Amino acid sequence: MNIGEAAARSGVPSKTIRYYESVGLIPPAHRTASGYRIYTEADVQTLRFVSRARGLGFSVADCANLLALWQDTARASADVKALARQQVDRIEAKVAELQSMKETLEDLMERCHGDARPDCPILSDLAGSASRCHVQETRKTA
Amino acid sequence: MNIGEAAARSGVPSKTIRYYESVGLIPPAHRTASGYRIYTEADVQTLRFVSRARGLGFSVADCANLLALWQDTARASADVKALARQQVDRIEAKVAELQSMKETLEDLMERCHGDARPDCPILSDLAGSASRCHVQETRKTA
DNA sequence: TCTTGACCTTCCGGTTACTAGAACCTCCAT
DNA sequence: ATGGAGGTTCTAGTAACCGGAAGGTCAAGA
Repeated sequence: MNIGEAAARSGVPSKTIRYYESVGLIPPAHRTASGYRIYTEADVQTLRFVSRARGLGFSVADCANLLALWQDTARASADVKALARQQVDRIEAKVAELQSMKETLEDLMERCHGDARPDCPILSDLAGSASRCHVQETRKTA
Repeated sequence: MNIGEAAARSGVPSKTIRYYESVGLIPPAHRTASGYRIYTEADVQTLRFVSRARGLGFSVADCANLLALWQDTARASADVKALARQQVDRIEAKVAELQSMKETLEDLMERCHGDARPDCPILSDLAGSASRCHVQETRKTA
């Protein structure tokens, strides 16, 4: 099948398939005499695998590792689990950061009239009125 | 003061200050005869403002809006609050997406031995063993 | 005065994971 | 034969910077 059909079957856009090939996430596709890429059902499975992994937030680099483990029938499930744990950790860190931002914003919003008047605790806080600051220095850690 | 001192005082790296200027977030700095940028204490305040807003996850574009509101003494606090609310919404959406990924990953991890054996439900799931799928299609919405 | 070193300047490239579009080629059906 | 859909490569743009190169500037010490 050509790239369009592989895209339709896998849910991964043609452009993205070419991109994955270009960065080495998937091996170069075979070609017809005229240069068209050709894919097998197995290739489509691989694309679906990648698509699901990406959907869980794994980076393309992680996907490459996961693919390698998937294709290595002698893998240790511990290695897979370790990648998953790393990913959970990254997600948790990100969530914590976002929650912290959200709390700060909600605090500020609560104290803001939100009407036609110009005085606004949100701006005051951003300007450094040194009231409370939940977040502060969360940026570099992100 | 020169850019280095402004950076030290504001906590915004020199590179970033130049970047903010280049994208129009802050106005072009005045220059010495030899071309060095010069900053006032007020400029440092502006940089701190931007830094705090960025720390709450506002985009650079949003920061420009916030700055404009800050400098407009006739603003309506409602306008500021609206931006904050938007930001909270964006954060909540992102958090929901991440939580969903996390749940899926944790479910899979729970079912994975995580030892030397090769069989691994995480890989099986990614390969499409069609067990449960919490996330699915969360990607485009992100 | 000269030099050294720290600091400044601009500009280019890399980061992540794609997407849009241009210019051109190929395939199939009418 | 031709038209249109779909393939090919390549470049550039997205967000928000960071790193580094090449070269100019400034203040202090010898």
